[in-house]
Amino acid sequence: MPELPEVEVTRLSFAERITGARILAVRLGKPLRWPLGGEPASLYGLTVTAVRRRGKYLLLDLSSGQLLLVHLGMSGSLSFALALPAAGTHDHFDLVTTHGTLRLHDPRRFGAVVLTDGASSDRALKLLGRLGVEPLGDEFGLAEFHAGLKKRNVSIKQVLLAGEVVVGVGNIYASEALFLAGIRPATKASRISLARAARLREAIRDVLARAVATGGSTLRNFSSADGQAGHFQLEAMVYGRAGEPCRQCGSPIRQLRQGQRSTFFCGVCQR
DNA sequence: AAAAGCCCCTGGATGC
DNA sequence: TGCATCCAGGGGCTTT
Repeated sequence: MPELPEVEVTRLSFAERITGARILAVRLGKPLRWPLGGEPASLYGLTVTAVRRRGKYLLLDLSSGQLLLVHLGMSGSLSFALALPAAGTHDHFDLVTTHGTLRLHDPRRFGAVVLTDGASSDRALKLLGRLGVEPLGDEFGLAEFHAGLKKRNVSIKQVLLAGEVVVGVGNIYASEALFLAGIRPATKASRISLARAARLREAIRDVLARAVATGGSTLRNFSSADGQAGHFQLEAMVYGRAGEPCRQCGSPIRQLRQGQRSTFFCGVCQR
């Protein structure tokens, strides 16, 4: 479910409210992708000092200097409230604090909650160390982006998904951004010209920023930690529309598979 | 070193 | 209705 916009909307929905809260208890459900990596009870009494985001990871800074990483995987979502219902079968992590309980609901359990000894710890570096640049920040420069693409001998779609050049672009927004930029997904990343890289960079920023602004839309059923549903204001131009007419030129949207993932594009608008 | 494939898991949609 | 099959928004790990 969640790409950068959904993770960011989730972060915004509870970051302020949980900041300054003291951890009272931790409840674990079924195993997630990785073990927590520490004793739950060791968190008791610590304060959540900030909630940040890096790529699709949420980072909860703790007063001990530790970093609690939360990843939503494919099907994860967070809720945060003073009183939550009894944990259901797919509620696999509760962080009970003085300001409310943060709960991870994740049917497929590709998500994770990992306790690390700070940003420079081995565990944090292993998970975050290879991540590319943040697409919505000032550091997402054209020259660096183009240089990053030049080094890769795979399709541009797969480079975007890998997250080593730029983070946060998942399977939906990769297709959408490439449509906006007029670039075929199968184009080798190394063959993208500077001018086209510039268009793609703008397209990525545009589609992600709009999705954040509309509360994580495009998606079937995304809702943030305060229960607000996405507004569906951004209609997908190509994603999930195989065989349907292109909204721009009317020709049928095409679908292909790249690295076990579906890609959608318009063969006329994208060259 | 980079690229390709595998795999974790559950649920919903589709087809017979 | 029941059952099998396919597909799903992620990404680390292993193999080539």
